[in-house]
Amino acid sequence: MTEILDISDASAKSQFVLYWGDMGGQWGVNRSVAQIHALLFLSVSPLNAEQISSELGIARSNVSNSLKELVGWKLIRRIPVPGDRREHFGAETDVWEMAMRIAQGRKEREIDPAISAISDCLEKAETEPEIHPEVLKRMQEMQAFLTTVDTWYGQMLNVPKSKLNLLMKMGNKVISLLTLTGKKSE
Amino acid sequence: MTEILDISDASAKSQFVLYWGDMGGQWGVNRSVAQIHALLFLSVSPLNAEQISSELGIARSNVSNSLKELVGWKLIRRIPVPGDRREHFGAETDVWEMAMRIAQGRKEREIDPAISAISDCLEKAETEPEIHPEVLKRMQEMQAFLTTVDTWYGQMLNVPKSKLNLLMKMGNKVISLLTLTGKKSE
DNA sequence: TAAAGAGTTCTGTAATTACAGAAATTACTA
DNA sequence: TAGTAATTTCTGTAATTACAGAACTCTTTA
Repeated sequence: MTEILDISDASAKSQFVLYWGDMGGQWGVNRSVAQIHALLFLSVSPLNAEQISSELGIARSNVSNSLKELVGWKLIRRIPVPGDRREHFGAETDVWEMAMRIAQGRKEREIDPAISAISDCLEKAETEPEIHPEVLKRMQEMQAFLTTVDTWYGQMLNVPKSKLNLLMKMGNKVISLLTLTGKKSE
Repeated sequence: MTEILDISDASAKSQFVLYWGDMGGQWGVNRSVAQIHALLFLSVSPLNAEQISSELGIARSNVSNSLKELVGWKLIRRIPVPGDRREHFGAETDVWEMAMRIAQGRKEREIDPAISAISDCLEKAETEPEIHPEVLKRMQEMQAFLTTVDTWYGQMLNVPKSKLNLLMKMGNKVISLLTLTGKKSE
């Protein structure tokens, strides 16, 4: 019924959706996608596209595309509702799981392509006799760094959430623990 | 002299600049900014705005704004060149340091505002007697999660690079080390 | 197998963002 | 302190991206 979220009834829930929506910009997803994600994250039961469309006041086609993107990130999934032929969607509600999915996506979209791009450059650089050694060195350091991060990312993504949680809660205590054995360098 | 990077002379260096430039899109900075950053990262000596402008074929004004943004991220800094009144710029070349600066910026731009936005929502939610308890719970979990990550981030940003490096290189070995004492949950 | 429902893809427009070039400002120099 | 070099800010345009609504396709039901 409501075509657009009414400001006067701005419940905590709709405020969350609105906030999340425009934070999406910072995070690299558009407002529609972020709003839909927020809405589904706070929905107790799965919603169909029509419900999302009317609840948020965004076009049906836009909802369709946005849902596809969110499915691509594995942040939501189709949830069949018995006796209803329309597709319903529900969000992953475990925040750690959510974060891991986003991390996975970012690794694939940001880190992996960077590594392969730099590999190309390095390959080329090594055939250039006139290249300044410092330039070569910097490229190599960047490559080494990205590879380390990539590997680490990959490993962390396979650590059970509970342990990750523990690890983070410990924070920098882990460092002291590590360096009990090691020497006090840097 | 060259107004624009010549494809035929696409050295490894300029290829790097080009790649880095359009990867910038993924990372949330525009092409100009990313290209300038790459150019400075690979420059052995600091460059002035005019050099950057002609080397990359982008407008002087654009260079000026982009430099300001990069300075804001602390990825480059002014480097005075004796006997030259023009401002010269040089990039941070330590890749770990670079990553920490970016992480710092992202924390400030992505995580911190998210936490404060959700705080607002939670505050409001707690005044709503009719709110679904599950909705409240999900908001709280999100808030708790972001706070944990934020704290962890803040701590990691103060860990010396060498130790961070060690930590990452160890990767998931850290987990086993941690859980030697702990119970086998999850 | 027609009709209606649900979902997707296409097409044009609105909004945003990136950018060049001009104008204005600031900092030197003589 | 006039003149010039260097830099920044302003203004309009180009390019990109987000989006609505229409057209289309596929699926189900009668």
